[in-house]
Amino acid sequence: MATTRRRSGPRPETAARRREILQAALEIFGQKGYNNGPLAEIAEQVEMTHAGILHHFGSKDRLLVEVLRYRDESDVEGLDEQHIPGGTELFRHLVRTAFANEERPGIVQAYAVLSAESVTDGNPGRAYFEERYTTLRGEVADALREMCAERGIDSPDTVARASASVLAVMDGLQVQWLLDRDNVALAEASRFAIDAIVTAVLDPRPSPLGDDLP
Amino acid sequence: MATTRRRSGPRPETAARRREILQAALEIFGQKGYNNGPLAEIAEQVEMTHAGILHHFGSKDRLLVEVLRYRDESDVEGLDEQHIPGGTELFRHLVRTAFANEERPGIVQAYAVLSAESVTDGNPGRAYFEERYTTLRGEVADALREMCAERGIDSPDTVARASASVLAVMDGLQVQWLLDRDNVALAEASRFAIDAIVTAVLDPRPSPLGDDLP
DNA sequence: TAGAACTTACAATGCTGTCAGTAACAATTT
DNA sequence: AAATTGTTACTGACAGCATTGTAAGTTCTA
Repeated sequence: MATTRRRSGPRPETAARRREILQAALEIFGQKGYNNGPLAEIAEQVEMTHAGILHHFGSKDRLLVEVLRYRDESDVEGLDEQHIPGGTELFRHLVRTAFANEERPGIVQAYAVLSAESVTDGNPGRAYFEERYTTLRGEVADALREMCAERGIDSPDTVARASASVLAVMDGLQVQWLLDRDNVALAEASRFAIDAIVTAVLDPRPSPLGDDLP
Repeated sequence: MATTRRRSGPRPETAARRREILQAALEIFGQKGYNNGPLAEIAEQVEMTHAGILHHFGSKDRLLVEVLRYRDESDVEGLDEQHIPGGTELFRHLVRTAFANEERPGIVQAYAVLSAESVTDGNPGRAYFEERYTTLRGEVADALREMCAERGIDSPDTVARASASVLAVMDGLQVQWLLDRDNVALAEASRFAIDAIVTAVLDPRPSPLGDDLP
Protein backbone atom coordinates (compact mmCIF):
# COMPACT_ATOMS: atom_id res chain seq x y z
CA MET A 1 0.00 0.00 0.00
CA ALA A 2 1.62 3.21 -1.21
CA THR A 3 1.17 5.94 1.34
CA THR A 4 0.77 9.46 -0.04
CA ARG A 5 4.29 10.97 0.18
CA ARG A 6 4.83 14.48 1.33
CA ARG A 7 7.45 16.25 -0.76
CA SER A 8 8.43 19.88 -0.64
CA GLY A 9 11.80 20.38 -2.36
CA PRO A 10 13.92 23.51 -1.92
CA ARG A 11 12.27 26.80 -0.99
CA PRO A 12 11.94 29.56 -3.56
CA GLU A 13 14.76 31.75 -2.20
CA THR A 14 17.31 28.95 -1.86
CA ALA A 15 18.61 29.02 -5.40
CA ALA A 16 19.59 32.66 -4.99
CA ARG A 17 21.19 31.96 -1.62
CA ARG A 18 23.31 29.20 -3.13
CA ARG A 19 24.49 31.51 -5.85
CA GLU A 20 25.56 33.96 -3.18
CA ILE A 21 27.61 31.22 -1.57
CA LEU A 22 29.19 30.21 -4.86
CA GLN A 23 30.13 33.80 -5.57
CA ALA A 24 31.70 34.19 -2.13
CA ALA A 25 33.54 30.89 -2.53
CA LEU A 26 34.91 31.98 -5.88
CA GLU A 27 36.30 35.10 -4.25
CA ILE A 28 37.85 33.34 -1.28
CA PHE A 29 39.29 30.47 -3.32
CA GLY A 30 40.62 33.07 -5.70
CA GLN A 31 42.36 35.01 -2.97
CA LYS A 32 43.69 32.13 -0.91
CA GLY A 33 43.46 29.02 -3.05
CA TYR A 34 41.29 26.01 -2.39
CA ASN A 35 43.44 24.32 0.25
CA ASN A 36 44.05 27.54 2.09
CA GLY A 37 40.57 29.01 1.82
CA PRO A 38 38.47 28.00 4.84
CA LEU A 39 34.74 27.42 4.68
CA ALA A 40 34.30 29.67 7.68
CA GLU A 41 35.50 32.66 5.73
CA ILE A 42 33.15 31.98 2.85
CA ALA A 43 30.34 31.54 5.36
CA GLU A 44 31.13 34.82 7.04
CA GLN A 45 30.78 36.67 3.75
CA VAL A 46 27.22 35.45 3.31
CA GLU A 47 26.37 35.78 7.01
CA MET A 48 26.07 32.14 7.80
CA THR A 49 28.05 29.53 9.70
CA HIS A 50 30.27 27.03 7.94
CA ALA A 51 27.81 24.31 8.85
CA GLY A 52 25.22 26.12 6.80
CA ILE A 53 27.39 25.86 3.74
CA LEU A 54 27.94 22.18 4.33
CA HIS A 55 24.18 21.82 4.56
CA HIS A 56 23.86 23.21 1.04
CA PHE A 57 26.84 21.54 -0.62
CA GLY A 58 27.62 18.48 1.48
CA SER A 59 31.39 18.87 1.49
CA LYS A 60 34.09 21.34 0.59
CA ASP A 61 35.10 19.20 -2.38
CA ARG A 62 31.64 19.32 -3.84
CA LEU A 63 31.52 23.04 -3.27
CA LEU A 64 34.63 23.49 -5.40
CA VAL A 65 33.12 21.50 -8.23
CA GLU A 66 29.97 23.61 -8.08
CA VAL A 67 32.00 26.80 -8.01
CA LEU A 68 33.79 25.81 -11.19
CA ARG A 69 30.55 24.90 -12.89
CA TYR A 70 28.96 28.12 -11.69
CA ARG A 71 31.68 30.17 -13.30
CA ASP A 72 30.86 28.53 -16.59
CA GLU A 73 27.12 28.99 -16.41
CA SER A 74 27.13 32.62 -15.45
CA ASP A 75 28.83 34.79 -18.02
CA VAL A 76 31.34 35.80 -15.40
CA GLU A 77 34.22 34.81 -17.60
CA GLY A 78 32.55 35.03 -20.95
CA LEU A 79 35.44 33.17 -22.53
CA ASP A 80 33.56 29.99 -23.17
CA GLU A 81 29.94 30.80 -23.59
CA GLN A 82 27.49 28.25 -24.90
CA HIS A 83 27.28 29.74 -28.33
CA ILE A 84 30.71 30.47 -29.76
CA PRO A 85 30.94 32.44 -32.96
CA GLY A 86 33.00 30.64 -35.61
CA GLY A 87 36.16 31.60 -37.47
CA THR A 88 37.82 34.93 -36.87
CA GLU A 89 35.18 36.02 -34.42
CA LEU A 90 36.36 33.56 -31.76
CA PHE A 91 39.81 35.07 -31.66
CA ARG A 92 38.45 38.57 -31.61
CA HIS A 93 36.37 37.45 -28.67
CA LEU A 94 39.42 35.99 -26.91
CA VAL A 95 41.33 39.21 -27.31
CA ARG A 96 38.44 41.27 -26.01
CA THR A 97 38.08 38.93 -23.05
CA ALA A 98 41.75 39.27 -22.23
CA PHE A 99 41.34 43.03 -22.04
CA ALA A 100 38.10 42.84 -20.15
CA ASN A 101 39.74 40.57 -17.57
CA GLU A 102 41.86 43.47 -16.45
CA GLU A 103 38.78 44.73 -14.65
CA ARG A 104 38.26 41.54 -12.68
CA PRO A 105 41.50 40.37 -11.13
CA GLY A 106 39.54 38.30 -8.63
CA ILE A 107 38.16 35.93 -11.22
CA VAL A 108 41.40 35.83 -13.12
CA GLN A 109 43.24 34.86 -9.98
CA ALA A 110 40.68 32.25 -9.04
CA TYR A 111 41.05 30.67 -12.41
CA ALA A 112 44.85 30.74 -12.43
CA VAL A 113 45.20 29.44 -8.89
CA LEU A 114 42.58 26.75 -9.13
CA SER A 115 43.72 25.38 -12.47
CA ALA A 116 47.29 25.01 -11.26
CA GLU A 117 46.16 23.59 -7.94
CA SER A 118 44.03 21.07 -9.80
CA VAL A 119 47.10 19.18 -10.97
CA THR A 120 48.08 18.31 -7.39
CA ASP A 121 47.41 14.98 -5.65
CA GLY A 122 43.72 14.13 -5.53
CA ASN A 123 42.42 17.61 -6.14
CA PRO A 124 38.65 17.53 -6.66
CA GLY A 125 38.77 20.07 -9.49
CA ARG A 126 41.06 18.08 -11.74
CA ALA A 127 38.41 16.38 -13.88
CA TYR A 128 36.80 19.72 -14.50
CA PHE A 129 39.97 21.31 -15.81
CA GLU A 130 40.94 18.31 -17.90
CA GLU A 131 37.62 18.47 -19.66
CA ARG A 132 37.65 22.20 -19.92
CA TYR A 133 40.98 22.37 -21.70
CA THR A 134 39.99 19.59 -24.06
CA THR A 135 36.80 21.42 -24.96
CA LEU A 136 38.44 24.79 -25.37
CA ARG A 137 41.23 23.42 -27.54
CA GLY A 138 38.58 21.81 -29.70
CA GLU A 139 36.74 25.09 -30.13
CA VAL A 140 39.87 27.00 -31.02
CA ALA A 141 40.86 24.24 -33.43
CA ASP A 142 37.46 24.45 -35.13
CA ALA A 143 37.82 28.16 -35.60
CA LEU A 144 41.31 27.75 -37.01
CA ARG A 145 40.20 25.03 -39.40
CA GLU A 146 37.45 27.27 -40.63
CA MET A 147 39.92 30.05 -41.32
CA CYS A 148 42.25 27.58 -43.02
CA ALA A 149 39.46 26.28 -45.23
CA GLU A 150 38.62 29.77 -46.41
CA ARG A 151 42.17 30.12 -47.62
CA GLY A 152 42.53 26.65 -49.02
CA ILE A 153 45.07 25.55 -46.40
CA ASP A 154 45.17 22.22 -44.57
CA SER A 155 47.59 21.51 -41.76
CA PRO A 156 46.19 19.40 -38.91
CA ASP A 157 49.38 19.26 -36.82
CA THR A 158 49.78 22.98 -36.91
CA VAL A 159 46.16 23.55 -35.92
CA ALA A 160 46.50 21.28 -32.88
CA ARG A 161 49.68 22.97 -31.70
CA ALA A 162 48.29 26.41 -32.28
CA SER A 163 45.08 25.73 -30.33
CA ALA A 164 47.00 24.66 -27.27
CA SER A 165 49.37 27.58 -27.66
CA VAL A 166 46.62 30.17 -27.82
CA LEU A 167 45.11 28.99 -24.54
CA ALA A 168 48.56 28.67 -23.02
CA VAL A 169 49.62 32.26 -23.70
CA MET A 170 46.42 33.59 -22.29
CA ASP A 171 46.79 31.59 -19.08
CA GLY A 172 50.48 32.25 -18.75
CA LEU A 173 50.09 35.96 -19.27
CA GLN A 174 47.46 36.08 -16.59
CA VAL A 175 49.84 34.65 -14.02
CA GLN A 176 52.50 37.17 -14.97
CA TRP A 177 49.96 39.95 -14.87
CA LEU A 178 48.80 38.94 -11.39
CA LEU A 179 52.38 39.33 -10.21
CA ASP A 180 52.90 42.67 -11.95
CA ARG A 181 49.64 44.44 -12.67
CA ASP A 182 51.18 47.72 -13.75
CA ASN A 183 53.08 46.18 -16.63
CA VAL A 184 51.22 47.36 -19.71
CA ALA A 185 53.15 45.09 -22.04
CA LEU A 186 51.45 42.14 -20.34
CA ALA A 187 47.99 43.44 -21.12
CA GLU A 188 48.90 44.01 -24.75
CA ALA A 189 50.74 40.76 -25.18
CA SER A 190 47.69 38.50 -25.65
CA ARG A 191 46.68 40.41 -28.73
CA PHE A 192 50.19 40.23 -30.07
CA ALA A 193 50.67 36.53 -29.38
CA ILE A 194 47.32 35.45 -30.74
CA ASP A 195 48.01 37.37 -33.92
CA ALA A 196 51.42 35.74 -34.17
CA ILE A 197 50.10 32.22 -33.66
CA VAL A 198 47.15 32.55 -36.03
CA THR A 199 49.42 34.07 -38.64
CA ALA A 200 51.83 31.17 -38.27
CA VAL A 201 49.00 28.79 -39.10
CA LEU A 202 47.57 30.70 -42.05
CA ASP A 203 50.85 31.86 -43.49
CA PRO A 204 53.69 29.57 -42.37
CA ARG A 205 57.27 30.77 -42.72
CA PRO A 206 60.64 29.09 -42.19
CA SER A 207 61.73 28.87 -38.55
CA PRO A 208 64.17 31.59 -37.47
CA LEU A 209 65.69 29.04 -35.07
CA GLY A 210 66.85 26.50 -37.62
CA ASP A 211 65.49 23.05 -38.35
CA ASP A 212 67.86 20.95 -36.30
CA LEU A 213 65.98 21.02 -33.01
CA PRO A 214 64.70 17.91 -31.19
CA MET B 1 90.35 41.15 26.76
CA ALA B 2 89.10 38.98 23.96
CA THR B 3 88.57 35.48 25.18
CA THR B 4 89.29 32.71 22.72
CA ARG B 5 85.85 31.86 21.34
CA ARG B 6 84.96 28.33 20.60
CA ARG B 7 83.22 28.31 17.25
CA SER B 8 82.18 25.27 15.39
CA GLY B 9 79.74 26.23 12.60
CA PRO B 10 77.89 23.58 10.66
CA ARG B 11 79.39 20.12 10.41
CA PRO B 12 80.82 18.90 7.13
CA GLU B 13 77.91 16.64 6.26
CA THR B 14 75.23 19.19 7.02
CA ALA B 15 75.29 20.96 3.68
CA ALA B 16 74.54 17.70 1.90
CA ARG B 17 71.79 16.86 4.38
CA ARG B 18 70.13 20.21 3.75
CA ARG B 19 70.23 19.63 0.05
CA GLU B 20 68.47 16.32 0.63
CA ILE B 21 65.76 18.15 2.51
CA LEU B 22 65.39 20.76 -0.21
CA GLN B 23 65.09 18.06 -2.82
CA ALA B 24 62.44 16.24 -0.80
CA ALA B 25 60.57 19.48 -0.20
CA LEU B 26 60.61 20.26 -3.90
CA GLU B 27 59.01 16.90 -4.57
CA ILE B 28 56.35 17.17 -1.91
CA PHE B 29 55.47 20.78 -2.70
CA GLY B 30 55.35 19.77 -6.32
CA GLN B 31 52.93 16.94 -5.68
CA LYS B 32 50.69 18.62 -3.16
CA GLY B 33 51.39 22.32 -3.31
CA TYR B 34 52.89 24.45 -0.57
CA ASN B 35 49.78 24.86 1.57
CA ASN B 36 48.87 21.23 1.33
CA GLY B 37 52.34 19.76 1.65
CA PRO B 38 53.09 19.00 5.31
CA LEU B 39 56.55 19.21 6.81
CA ALA B 40 56.10 15.78 8.30
CA GLU B 41 55.93 14.22 4.87
CA ILE B 42 59.09 15.94 3.73
CA ALA B 43 60.77 14.84 6.93
CA GLU B 44 59.73 11.26 6.44
CA GLN B 45 61.39 11.17 3.05
CA VAL B 46 64.76 12.08 4.54
CA GLU B 47 64.22 9.93 7.64
CA MET B 48 63.90 12.71 10.13
CA THR B 49 61.13 14.28 12.21
CA HIS B 50 59.51 17.53 11.19
CA ALA B 51 61.21 19.22 14.10
CA GLY B 52 64.52 18.35 12.51
CA ILE B 53 63.58 20.27 9.42
CA LEU B 54 62.56 23.26 11.46
CA HIS B 55 65.93 23.06 13.17
CA HIS B 56 67.59 23.53 9.79
CA PHE B 57 65.28 26.07 8.19
CA GLY B 58 63.51 27.81 11.06
CA SER B 59 60.04 27.85 9.54
CA LYS B 60 58.08 26.42 6.67
CA ASP B 61 58.01 29.79 4.97
CA ARG B 62 61.77 30.04 4.96
CA LEU B 63 62.00 26.50 3.67
CA LEU B 64 59.93 27.43 0.64
CA VAL B 65 62.15 30.36 -0.14
CA GLU B 66 65.21 28.14 0.11
CA VAL B 67 63.59 25.53 -2.09
CA LEU B 68 62.98 28.07 -4.81
CA ARG B 69 66.50 29.37 -4.60
CA TYR B 70 67.86 25.83 -4.60
CA ARG B 71 66.11 25.05 -7.83
CA ASP B 72 67.89 27.98 -9.41
CA GLU B 73 71.35 27.10 -8.15
CA SER B 74 71.26 23.47 -9.13
CA ASP B 75 70.79 22.99 -12.83
CA VAL B 76 67.59 21.12 -12.08
CA GLU B 77 65.59 23.27 -14.44
CA GLY B 78 68.35 24.45 -16.72
CA LEU B 79 66.06 27.14 -18.08
CA ASP B 80 67.77 30.01 -16.39
CA GLU B 81 71.36 29.11 -15.89
CA GLN B 82 73.93 31.67 -14.85
CA HIS B 83 75.42 32.04 -18.28
CA ILE B 84 72.81 32.43 -20.97
CA PRO B 85 73.90 32.33 -24.56
CA GLY B 86 72.72 35.38 -26.53
CA GLY B 87 70.55 35.77 -29.62
CA THR B 88 69.09 32.75 -31.33
CA GLU B 89 70.80 30.37 -28.97
CA LEU B 90 68.54 31.35 -26.06
CA PHE B 91 65.42 30.31 -27.92
CA ARG B 92 66.99 27.09 -29.07
CA HIS B 93 67.80 26.48 -25.44
CA LEU B 94 64.22 27.20 -24.39
CA VAL B 95 62.86 24.75 -26.92
CA ARG B 96 65.29 22.05 -25.83
CA THR B 97 64.38 22.65 -22.21
CA ALA B 98 60.70 22.31 -23.02
CA PHE B 99 61.36 18.90 -24.52
CA ALA B 100 63.70 17.86 -21.75
CA ASN B 101 61.06 18.78 -19.17
CA GLU B 102 58.97 15.90 -20.39
CA GLU B 103 61.32 13.66 -18.45
CA ARG B 104 60.80 15.44 -15.16
CA PRO B 105 57.13 16.04 -14.51
CA GLY B 106 57.88 16.46 -10.82
CA ILE B 107 59.85 19.64 -11.27
CA VAL B 108 57.51 20.94 -13.91
CA GLN B 109 54.60 20.47 -11.59
CA ALA B 110 56.40 22.05 -8.67
CA TYR B 111 57.09 25.08 -10.75
CA ALA B 112 53.57 25.38 -12.14
CA VAL B 113 51.88 24.86 -8.79
CA LEU B 114 54.17 27.08 -6.77
CA SER B 115 54.15 29.98 -9.20
CA ALA B 116 50.36 30.05 -9.32
CA GLU B 117 50.11 29.60 -5.58
CA SER B 118 52.50 32.49 -5.11
CA VAL B 119 49.87 35.00 -6.22
CA THR B 120 47.62 34.12 -3.25
CA ASP B 121 47.32 36.12 -0.04
CA GLY B 122 50.61 36.46 1.78
CA ASN B 123 52.40 33.60 0.08
CA PRO B 124 56.08 33.59 1.02
CA GLY B 125 57.21 32.74 -2.52
CA ARG B 126 55.68 35.76 -4.18
CA ALA B 127 58.73 38.02 -4.17
CA TYR B 128 60.78 35.26 -5.69
CA PHE B 129 58.44 34.78 -8.62
CA GLU B 130 58.00 38.48 -9.23
CA GLU B 131 61.72 38.88 -9.55
CA ARG B 132 62.12 35.72 -11.55
CA TYR B 133 59.66 36.75 -14.22
CA THR B 134 61.16 40.21 -14.48
CA THR B 135 64.62 38.74 -14.94
CA LEU B 136 63.54 36.14 -17.47
CA ARG B 137 61.58 38.64 -19.53
CA GLY B 138 64.66 40.82 -19.57
CA GLU B 139 66.83 37.99 -20.83
CA VAL B 140 64.39 37.04 -23.56
CA ALA B 141 64.06 40.70 -24.54
CA ASP B 142 67.84 41.01 -24.81
CA ALA B 143 68.02 38.02 -27.08
CA LEU B 144 65.23 39.39 -29.24
CA ARG B 145 66.84 42.80 -29.49
CA GLU B 146 70.06 41.18 -30.58
CA MET B 147 68.24 39.31 -33.32
CA CYS B 148 66.45 42.50 -34.34
CA ALA B 149 69.72 44.43 -34.51
CA GLU B 150 71.25 41.86 -36.84
CA ARG B 151 68.38 42.49 -39.21
CA GLY B 152 68.23 46.23 -38.78
CA ILE B 153 64.84 46.16 -37.07
CA ASP B 154 63.79 48.20 -34.05
CA SER B 155 60.48 47.69 -32.30
CA PRO B 156 60.59 48.05 -28.50
CA ASP B 157 56.86 47.48 -27.89
CA THR B 158 56.87 44.30 -29.88
CA VAL B 159 59.93 43.00 -28.07
CA ALA B 160 58.34 43.57 -24.68
CA ARG B 161 55.12 41.83 -25.66
CA ALA B 162 56.94 38.96 -27.27
CA SER B 163 59.17 38.33 -24.25
CA ALA B 164 56.22 37.98 -21.94
CA SER B 165 54.42 35.84 -24.50
CA VAL B 166 57.26 33.39 -24.87
CA LEU B 167 57.41 32.72 -21.15
CA ALA B 168 53.64 32.58 -20.98
CA VAL B 169 53.23 29.89 -23.62
CA MET B 170 55.83 27.73 -21.99
CA ASP B 171 54.17 27.98 -18.59
CA GLY B 172 50.68 27.60 -19.94
CA LEU B 173 51.58 24.58 -21.99
CA GLN B 174 53.10 22.95 -18.96
CA VAL B 175 49.84 23.18 -17.05
CA GLN B 176 47.94 21.69 -19.96
CA TRP B 177 50.52 18.97 -20.31
CA LEU B 178 50.30 18.08 -16.62
CA LEU B 179 46.59 17.52 -17.13
CA ASP B 180 47.03 15.48 -20.30
CA ARG B 181 50.48 13.97 -20.58
CA ASP B 182 49.72 11.78 -23.56
CA ASN B 183 48.82 14.65 -25.81
CA VAL B 184 51.75 14.93 -28.19
CA ALA B 185 50.56 18.20 -29.67
CA LEU B 186 51.27 19.80 -26.29
CA ALA B 187 54.89 18.72 -26.31
CA GLU B 188 55.37 20.03 -29.81
CA ALA B 189 53.50 23.25 -29.27
CA SER B 190 56.31 25.17 -27.49
CA ARG B 191 58.49 24.88 -30.52
CA PHE B 192 55.67 26.01 -32.76
CA ALA B 193 54.64 28.95 -30.60
CA ILE B 194 58.15 30.24 -29.99
CA ASP B 195 58.79 30.14 -33.72
CA ALA B 196 55.55 32.00 -34.34
CA ILE B 197 56.28 34.71 -31.79
CA VAL B 198 59.89 35.27 -32.81
CA THR B 199 58.84 35.41 -36.44
CA ALA B 200 56.19 37.98 -35.62
CA VAL B 201 58.90 40.21 -34.15
CA LEU B 202 61.44 39.81 -36.91
CA ASP B 203 59.04 39.84 -39.80
CA PRO B 204 55.74 41.49 -38.82
CA ARG B 205 52.64 41.00 -40.95
CA PRO B 206 49.16 42.54 -40.87
CA SER B 207 46.85 41.07 -38.22
CA PRO B 208 44.45 38.40 -39.51
CA LEU B 209 41.96 39.62 -36.92
CA GLY B 210 41.54 43.15 -38.16
CA ASP B 211 42.72 46.41 -36.62
CA ASP B 212 39.57 47.47 -34.81
CA LEU B 213 40.18 45.66 -31.52
CA PRO B 214 40.44 47.40 -28.11
C1' DT C 1 83.46 20.41 26.27
C1' DA C 2 80.54 23.75 23.74
C1' DG C 3 77.78 23.65 20.24
C1' DA C 4 75.47 21.08 16.19
C1' DA C 5 72.14 17.94 15.03
C1' DC C 6 68.88 15.99 16.11
C1' DT C 7 64.34 13.53 19.03
C1' DT C 8 60.32 13.37 21.93
C1' DA C 9 56.63 15.58 23.79
C1' DC C 10 53.54 18.99 23.73
C1' DA C 11 51.14 23.45 23.15
C1' DA C 12 48.21 25.92 20.20
C1' DT C 13 45.66 26.50 16.57
C1' DG C 14 42.76 25.76 12.56
C1' DC C 15 40.04 22.98 9.78
C1' DT C 16 36.31 19.79 8.05
C1' DG C 17 32.50 17.35 9.05
C1' DT C 18 28.71 15.48 12.29
C1' DC C 19 24.87 15.77 15.26
C1' DA C 20 21.06 17.36 17.71
C1' DG C 21 18.07 20.83 18.00
C1' DT C 22 15.10 25.05 16.48
C1' DA C 23 12.40 28.15 13.73
C1' DA C 24 10.00 28.91 9.68
C1' DC C 25 7.48 27.31 6.03
C1' DA C 26 4.69 24.57 2.75
C1' DA C 27 1.59 20.96 1.97
C1' DT C 28 -2.10 18.40 3.67
C1' DT C 29 -6.03 17.48 6.61
C1' DT C 30 -9.86 18.91 9.33
C1' DA D 1 -9.37 28.84 8.12
C1' DA D 2 -7.06 26.56 11.34
C1' DA D 3 -4.54 22.94 12.89
C1' DT D 4 -1.33 19.44 11.71
C1' DT D 5 2.96 17.61 10.12
C1' DG D 6 6.94 16.65 7.40
C1' DT D 7 10.70 19.24 5.40
C1' DT D 8 13.91 22.85 4.75
C1' DA D 9 17.33 25.92 6.33
C1' DC D 10 19.73 26.76 9.24
C1' DT D 11 22.74 27.30 14.38
C1' DG D 12 25.76 25.85 18.19
C1' DA D 13 28.54 22.64 20.14
C1' DC D 14 31.78 19.50 19.51
C1' DA D 15 34.58 15.49 17.85
C1' DG D 16 38.63 14.52 15.54
C1' DC D 17 42.28 15.24 12.96
C1' DA D 18 46.27 17.67 10.90
C1' DT D 19 49.60 20.99 11.18
C1' DT D 20 53.16 24.36 12.62
C1' DG D 21 56.09 25.71 15.98
C1' DT D 22 58.47 25.42 20.75
C1' DA D 23 61.02 23.65 24.55
C1' DA D 24 63.76 20.50 26.89
C1' DG D 25 66.63 16.77 26.66
C1' DT D 26 70.18 13.48 24.28
C1' DT D 27 73.96 12.11 21.46
C1' DC D 28 77.75 12.99 18.81
C1' DT D 29 81.72 15.39 17.24
C1' DA D 30 85.04 19.21 16.08
